[in-house]
Parts: sequence; structure tokens; C-alpha cells
Amino acid sequence: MIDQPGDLPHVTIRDVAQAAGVSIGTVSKALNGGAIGAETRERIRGVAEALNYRPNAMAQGLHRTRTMTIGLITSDSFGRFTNPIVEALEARLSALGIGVFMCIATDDPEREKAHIRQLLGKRVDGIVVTGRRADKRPPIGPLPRGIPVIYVFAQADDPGAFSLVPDDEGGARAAVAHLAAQGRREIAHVTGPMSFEAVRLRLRGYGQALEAAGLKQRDDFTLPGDWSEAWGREAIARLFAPGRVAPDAIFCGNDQIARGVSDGLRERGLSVPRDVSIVGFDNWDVMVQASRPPLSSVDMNLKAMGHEAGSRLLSAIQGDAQSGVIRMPCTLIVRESSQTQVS
Amino acid sequence: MIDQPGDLPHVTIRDVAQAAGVSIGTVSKALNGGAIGAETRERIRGVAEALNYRPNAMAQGLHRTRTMTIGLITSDSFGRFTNPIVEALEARLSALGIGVFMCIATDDPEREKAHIRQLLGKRVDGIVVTGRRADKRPPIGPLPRGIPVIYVFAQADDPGAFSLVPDDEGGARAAVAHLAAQGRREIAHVTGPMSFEAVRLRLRGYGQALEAAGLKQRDDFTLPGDWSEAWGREAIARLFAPGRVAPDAIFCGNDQIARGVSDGLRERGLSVPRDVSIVGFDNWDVMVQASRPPLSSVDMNLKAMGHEAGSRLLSAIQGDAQSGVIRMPCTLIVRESSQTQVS
DNA sequence: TTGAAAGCGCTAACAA
DNA sequence: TTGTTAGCGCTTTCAA
Repeated sequence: MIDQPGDLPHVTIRDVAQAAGVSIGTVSKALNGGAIGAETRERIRGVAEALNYRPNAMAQGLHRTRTMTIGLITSDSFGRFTNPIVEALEARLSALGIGVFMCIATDDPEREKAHIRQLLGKRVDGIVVTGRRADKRPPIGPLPRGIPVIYVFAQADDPGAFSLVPDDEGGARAAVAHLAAQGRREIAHVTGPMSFEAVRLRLRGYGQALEAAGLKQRDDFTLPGDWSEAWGREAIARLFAPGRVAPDAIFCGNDQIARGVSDGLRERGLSVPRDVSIVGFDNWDVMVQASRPPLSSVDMNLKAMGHEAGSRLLSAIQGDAQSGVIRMPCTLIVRESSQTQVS
Repeated sequence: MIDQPGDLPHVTIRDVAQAAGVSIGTVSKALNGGAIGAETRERIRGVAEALNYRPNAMAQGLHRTRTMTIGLITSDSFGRFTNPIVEALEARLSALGIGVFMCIATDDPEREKAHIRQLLGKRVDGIVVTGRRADKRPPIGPLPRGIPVIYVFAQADDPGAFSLVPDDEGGARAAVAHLAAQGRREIAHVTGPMSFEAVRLRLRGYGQALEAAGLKQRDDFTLPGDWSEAWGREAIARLFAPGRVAPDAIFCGNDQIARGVSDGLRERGLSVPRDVSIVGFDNWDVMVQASRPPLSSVDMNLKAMGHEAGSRLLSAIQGDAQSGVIRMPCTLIVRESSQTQVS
């Protein structure tokens, strides 16, 4: 029974008060910046430090209006897209001493409910919901009280909700405008399943950019499929089938497809970017670097989204709730796969 | 000032007691399973449910010895390896109503310290430390009290610490034994930087399996490099340089290298697995599936590690602390890249 | 400037 | 079986 965790009691404010020979209230003031003599304050702080005193956040939370904790619910698990978001969000909040409860719902509404119950019990100040794809999802809840919720890389099917998602349309426009600016005239679009809102938005941006560049959009130049490299290779086989107009540039719905496209072209003896320029989407380091040549790609600035989400949640907690969908700008990262003239 | 979050007060146990016309103590018993009449209990539960009562976890934590929260510190950010671990850990613990505080230290000792201060303030029942690679790291701390800490996919430079890491050596042995069992005699090993303990352990397992199979280990068949596909391709150029004994199988230190190796072989006109068998390491879905043919690979069973970490932490919290390094078994997943006879 | 004391929401020991 | 009450560790009046 010796040396068991829990045997050694925590240092309380009472311990500090006793050691410093002052009252509890005085210690509280010394530590939290109340009216107190400078010398006493220093002395008390010294004692607290020496005793390694850590105020009990739960006891504090019982008094204050805020508990300095928030909940982070991810509908799926963490993945390629959520990681950077979560990382930036955590950095933003933990710098302010706000703890982040991690809740993974694995696409199970029951688990999500259980998590929310837990979070409400913990009296979190706010909740961030994030998803594996930015499409609409049922809103969490019902939340009985005025706890702010914000959706990041996810949208709730509720007009009162607030969400932060990438501007897929703008990202696609930038990519295709770039290809057109390089002198490409026959720009195809190989992308993922139409069931994704992102696919539909990127397709729209593609069309807009073509129009802006005065290029015509060919029906058989848009190829929806799945998100895989295999589909990218397959799409090349289709695009370069005999008797068809061959593209001189391909804007891909994600980097995996782009990599498949790149491999497919190389295996047909076509050169990237000389014969065909490629731009991907996601700017996924593993893919863009492993592609030959390195892949131009649209970056969704997920870290910025996570940071912004943190800021928005903070202001919502402070009372100015917001609603609607904010689309955050994407950035085109140009690499060799779409650079016609090498500098 | 209307409709601001926080305006609506939480339902307290007092509210429930009043609504049910009983005392606070009775409500507590009804909800927590004290001695009470079955009928009263049902009635009180009904009221609590109707009022959407959620016990304040902080007020509870003030009484109980345990707060039902733990801290999860990741030295880096979350990534490919930590994600499954964290996911399983969270699932294990949240099922028991234990909240997980997420702390990302981004390799910054100062941030790590700040996180630990915060966690101690929150009175977490335990801490899990995880890393981007399983190598030794400085122990966290100092932790003033008996809070159990366990390292997962990380090791502390402290004999008293407890860590859970994959059995790299065993995984490598399984991979190479499999290749030998397929009749391969000239098995090369293309791997990552020797600075990684995992690289050294996998190399050792490779050697052991060769010896067990009665194969000789050639000096020039072990190629350390970096973890990239580019290195995998480069290694093929070296292994198949004129005038050298060519391998008929290659065990790779990770899946990215394996994929590079696979591409390199194909581009030389060699067939996988007919001419050369390949086994990778990590069983990273993106890589193993995108390789042509699909890649055999060693799975580190990271979810099992996360689950086990949860269980170990729970028992440590209950008092039976452990120390030492536990290496958890890896599993070889065989796919086409190493299957000589197709069934 | 400091101390004393009430109370945050809950549990648990004790009384009735 | 139910009610009463003393805290858990802290903040925050209010008095001294």
C-alpha cells in the first residue's frame, strides 16, 4: 500500500496560506492580482512556487463562469485533413490555458451523443465539430444551454449553425487560371465522386476559370471517379484513347488522382509538364513530393482554418455568436508539374 | 444582452431536488445508486431526465479521488502513427466516461512543460505520452505527485518509466522468414536512417531470420538511407548495378521505400513478385494499395497498442504501476508483392 | 491591506 | 428510507 499513486496529497491553497502565514483569501489575491502589498505578494508567490502549488482547476471552475475547457468532436477519426486543423486549434487555445477534450465519434451517432453528454457534464465553454469531409451533416445536439458550437471542415444542416470550410471553388479557379496562363488550351478535369460537395464546387470553379480564359469546356473533359491513383491512371487511358482530342493540361480533384495521372502519362511516354501540365488538390506532402515531377497543388490552408476556428470559438464564447458558412481561401502552390518555362 | 451564451443557467442537483420534492441527498442517492425506494428512484430519475440534468463533473471531481480525465501529450503533432493509437486509446477510455485532454507539444520542451502544468491543474488521473517515433526521449516532468505516466510509441530515458512500443525485431523476422519460405535466397534490406532505433531493430530481425533460414547475409545487401520513395528507387539502381549479385527479394524499412523499390523494379522491366518479392513495413493503406502490385507489409497493430495503453493506464491509476518496455507483436500482411504462387 | 466567511454543485457520513 | 450537514478547493464579498 506504499507508494501508490494518489497517496501524496495535492498542495492546496490552504497549504500555501499556512506556509506563508497568511489567510487563504490573501493567497488568492496574491496569485490572481488582487489589491495586496507588493512585498507580501512576492513572498506568497515564492512559497507557492516552492510548494509547487497548482490551483485546482475544478474548484476554480465551480466559481468562474468559464471552465477553460472546450470539446473537440470529430465525426470520423483524425486523419489527413483534420490533423492540421486540430493542431492549429489546439495551439491557439492551449496558449490561453484552455484545455481541449478530444472526442472521436467514429461516425456513430450514439457515440457522438455519449460524448456530448460527457462534455456537457464537464461544463465545456464551447464545442468544435470537425469532419472527414466538408459536406453537410446533422447538427449535434440538442444542446440545452447556450454553448457555442462551430463546425470546421464540416457543415451542419441547420441555418443557424456556423461553419468554416475551404473555398473549393476559388481554389479550383486559381488552379485552372494558372494552367490557362501557361498557355494551355485543352484543360481536362479528373476528379472524385460527385456526391462530394467539394467535387461539385471544384468543378464549378473549373468551369468559371475556363470561361474567364475564353476556353471552351468540353463535355468529355470532366471525368468524375473515385479518389484513387488507380482512377487517375485509368482516366489517362480514357483521355488519350484514339480519335479523341487530347488534353494539354489536367486539373485533378486531389493529389492521389494527380499522381495516378502523372504516372499514367509517363507510362505512355508523355512528358510532364512539357506535353501535359498537371495541378492537384490538397497539397499533401507525401503525394506532391513523391510525384515525378513534384506536383503543383492547391493548398486548403488547414492550419489557418484551425487557427481561425479557435478565434471564432473564443469570440462566440465571449458572446458574439455567428452563423452561416465562411469559405476560407485556398492557395495554389506551383511546382514543376505545371511550370512550362524553367527559370 | 439577450440570448448570450451563458445566460441560461445549468440545471443543478438542487433544481432536480426541488422539482421532485425531495432533498438533495436523496437525488444524489437516486442517481448514484444509494439505498432508496425503487419508486422514488424512478420518479427522481424521470425528473432529472426531463430537466436534462447533467451532474457537474467538476463538483464531483472535488469529492472523488478521481477526476475521470487524463492527459494525452504528443511530442510532435498527430500523424500517421499516432492517429490509430490515439483513436483506440480514446475509444477505450471514453467508453468509461474518462475525458481525454489533447496536448500537442510540437517538439517544444517549453510547450510540453506548459501543457503539463495545465494538466496538473486539471487534476488528471494519468498521462499518456506519445511520439512520432519510438526512440528514447527525456522523461516528462518532474511530476510532483503520484500521477501515473505511460509512454506509447515512445520511450523515456528513465528506467522507472513504462513504455509500449512495437516489436520491430519480431516484425522484421516475420517478413524475412516469409520471403525465405517463398524460396527466396538473396534477400536485400533497404531501409531508413540508422539513427532510428526501429531501423537498427529491424535490421537485427532481418539478420536473425536470414540465419534461421540458413541464408548468408551479404554486407552490400543492407542499404540504409532515408524514408522516401526516391531512396527506394535509388536503392534499386544500386542493387542492380552491373557486376553485382542481384537480389530476388527485398525487405524494406517502410512502405514508402517499398513503393519506390517496386516502381524502380518495374521501370527496369523486372516483375514483382516473379523476379523480385517485396515486403514493406507500416502497412500504410495509401501506400500498400497504390503500389503495383499491392504491397505485403508488416502491420504494427497500432490500434491494439492504443487499446492496451488505455488498459495499462487504468490499472496504473488503480495502483499497480509498472515499469519497463513492452514490445507489442507486429503482424505480417501478405499481398501480391510477395506471393509467388497465386492461388 | 488583510482576514473571515459565504457559497459554487456535489458526495457521503450521520441523524432522524 | 429519507433529510441534514459538513466539507471538497477555490473566489469573492464584506469586515476589520
